[in-house]
Amino acid sequence: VFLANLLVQKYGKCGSLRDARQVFDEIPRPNLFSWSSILHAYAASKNLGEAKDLFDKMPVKDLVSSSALIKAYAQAGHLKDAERIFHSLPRKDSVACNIMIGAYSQRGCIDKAKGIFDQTPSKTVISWNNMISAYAKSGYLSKARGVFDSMPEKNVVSWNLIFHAYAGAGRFHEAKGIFDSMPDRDVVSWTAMLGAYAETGHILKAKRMFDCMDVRNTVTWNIMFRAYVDAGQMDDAKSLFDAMPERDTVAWNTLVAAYVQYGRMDEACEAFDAMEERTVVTWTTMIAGYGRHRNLSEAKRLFDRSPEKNVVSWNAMLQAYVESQCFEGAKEIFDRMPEWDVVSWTALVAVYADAGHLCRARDLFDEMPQRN
RNA sequence: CGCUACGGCCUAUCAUAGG
Repeated sequence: VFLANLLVQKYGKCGSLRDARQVFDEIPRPNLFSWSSILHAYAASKNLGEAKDLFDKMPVKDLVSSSALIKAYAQAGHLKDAERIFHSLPRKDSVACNIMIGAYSQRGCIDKAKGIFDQTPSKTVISWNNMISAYAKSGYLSKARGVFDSMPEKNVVSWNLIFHAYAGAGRFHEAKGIFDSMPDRDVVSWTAMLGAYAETGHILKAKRMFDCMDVRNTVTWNIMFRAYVDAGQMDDAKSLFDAMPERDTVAWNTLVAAYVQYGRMDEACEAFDAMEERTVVTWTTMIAGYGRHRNLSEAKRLFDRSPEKNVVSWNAMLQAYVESQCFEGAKEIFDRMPEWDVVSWTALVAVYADAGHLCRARDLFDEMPQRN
């Protein structure tokens, strides 16, 4: 059984859900490990419905499988369902609590996150790390720092988190100081420091750091690539892209976005066509690119062809109509969207405001569910 | 209750309006 479980996990990790499921179905007497492995595979692939069905079919549900489902709900933004399962747990361990802390902090519910943290039994370094991350995400830098300073033990992730909190807040020098005083650094630490140099326009320092790193991963390469793009050094960027040992979709998406940004739509297309795997980000980049260049028909064609849509891609399509002054089309898209965020609403308010329909703009503004 | 092979949690990079 445990060999089969290993197979299920391996297939799950590389996204071959079908194979994972087949192996699972052939296990005569699946144990808890088998169940949570297949459940985790579904949850990780955002197959929420299947995950839920499997969970309901489980003869015995333990903390591990429940936590996997809580995580899946939380990632899908179904905070209520996540909470329901969490609260129905007879016993909550630190992992389950950590997942809830992450879920709350993702939505900015910092007080609820803190509440769970305070109730977490036998906290681990990950529990404290989660709180650093929660405070940092909500912009409470000094609170994050307070957690960092008071935690009983730190690991390299703790250091990376506090580094990122300072760097993200624009406190470059303090971040650099933190980097210099790290007891250990891993590839994430180095890459984050590289990213901080890139962010602040220190391309040469970034490149020097890149060259002397002994371990690089795709993120490292992607950040260096992006740094060249942002500096307008497209030739260097392209050489670096070509030199990458492997190119993931983020690398390709960055390349497409770079061409779009510099108005080189034909090359953007070429890169788009050369990709073997595209994500919703890829499609959105192209749609937005055509939108910006007033090529409404191409934008629309890609949008209709795109296999997956989210609120960002809908917004890009909406904006494409706006750019082309096609306000009826924009309104129609807005009405067809399955969900809206502040960006969608703002775009529509701006349409009416620009057209001089101030009353209509004001009405919409009052109707907005959230504002920023 | 603890131990025992396989399962769950934290950090860095990409897209949409405004700023």
